[in-house]
Amino acid sequence: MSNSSIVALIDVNNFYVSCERIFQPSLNQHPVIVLSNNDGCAISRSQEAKDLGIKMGEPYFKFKNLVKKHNIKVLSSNYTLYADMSARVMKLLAKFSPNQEIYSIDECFLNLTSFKKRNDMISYANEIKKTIKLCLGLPVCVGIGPTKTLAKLANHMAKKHENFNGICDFNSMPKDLQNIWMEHIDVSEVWGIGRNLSLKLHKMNVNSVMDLKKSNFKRMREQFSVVMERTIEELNGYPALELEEYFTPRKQIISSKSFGKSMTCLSSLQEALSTYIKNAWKKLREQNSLLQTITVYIKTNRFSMNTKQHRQSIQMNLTSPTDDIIVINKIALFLLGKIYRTGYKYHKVGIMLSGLSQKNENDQYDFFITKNIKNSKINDVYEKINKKWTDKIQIASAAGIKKEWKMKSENKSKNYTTNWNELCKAFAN
DNA sequence: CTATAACTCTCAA
DNA sequence: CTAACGTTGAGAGTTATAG
Repeated sequence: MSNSSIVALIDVNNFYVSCERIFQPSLNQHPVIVLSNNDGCAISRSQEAKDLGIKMGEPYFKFKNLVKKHNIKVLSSNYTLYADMSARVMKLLAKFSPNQEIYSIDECFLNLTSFKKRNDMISYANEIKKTIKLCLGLPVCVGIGPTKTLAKLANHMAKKHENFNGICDFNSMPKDLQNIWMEHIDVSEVWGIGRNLSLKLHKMNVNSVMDLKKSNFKRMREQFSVVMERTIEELNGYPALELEEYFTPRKQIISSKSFGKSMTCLSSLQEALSTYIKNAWKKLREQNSLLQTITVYIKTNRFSMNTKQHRQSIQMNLTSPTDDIIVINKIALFLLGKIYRTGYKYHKVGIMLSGLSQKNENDQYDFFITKNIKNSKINDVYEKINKKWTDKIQIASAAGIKKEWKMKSENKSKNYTTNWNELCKAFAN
């Protein structure tokens, strides 16, 4: 018992909506939602909006009448703002433990084992909560347990039940009380148990968290997978998942977006693809990687019942790794041409870079990759200019004037934290 | 046959 | 008026393929 670890999961409540509310306090008592790209689906909802019955991921057009009826504030997503706020949150949280795993844009794990002698984790969690509220104006919940999965579950409880006051600690909760909670929470709330798995579990009469916790993990492993086995171990307080503290380069990089409206002509698709290639390439350079495989795919709108469907992807393996945007661009556009068919209303195009490896100046093969020194210089210059004056120059094929494919984003807030001009504009009137 | 590549499915935020 | 439904990443398991 004494050597068991203490893991906390800190998660910002309704993150995107909460970010918007900082800069528009008038939204505070109001039902608010933030939409996904293209103003497609609800991806963040204030408590008031949840209470009105708007579901996570629900398409906008399906609840437009509710929006009108209750005067719900609808915002397009502003990822620049959220990313910046996220960085601030994580920086603050890092002060509370030397061991932090940033798990997603709005949540992180902290290992608090070394603070065990404080013996009052709840008050420590309260400090965390107060700090984030005071410094950034964001509400968070803290869940604590002996494993990551239990910390997640505790966080869920802290969010759902007001009497926890935003903090739930399994470690300090009597065993019989823990059991009661687990018997009353549906198994689908467990981290890693998604739609399909919970359906299967329910069929086997494994309904509550407790049912899963008590189940025979060996049999469950046979019927499901090693992931399920780990989940069960974690529910029982035996850590099966490590805290992943260190930066690891992505193993694949995807850039892909749905269009504002569907398109049939190849040149528009090429234009869009070139822009996505540039996004992917930027990420590739940021993590100092080289790629070996390029995948391009196109899709028609799968929800559109009356149009002919076409979905296809195509892949090419390069003979040697590269990070040359001119090469990537050339190949990707060539691949697009291969799979493109006339007469289809395309809705999405995307690129995936995979087979990534880290660039190493000393590697022999580096000599062969950069045999085109001119290209390599062009890449560097291109990168520098675009960093200095955000995206002022472009590869010709991306420089479309029409940008027909551009996303819909009808009600985006200003970049309050990263752009002085926008900040001034936002509060000018 | 095995080892690996390629592809599919699932989950998460 | 109509039609309108996100993106990115990871990992495990399965199937196809090369040698």
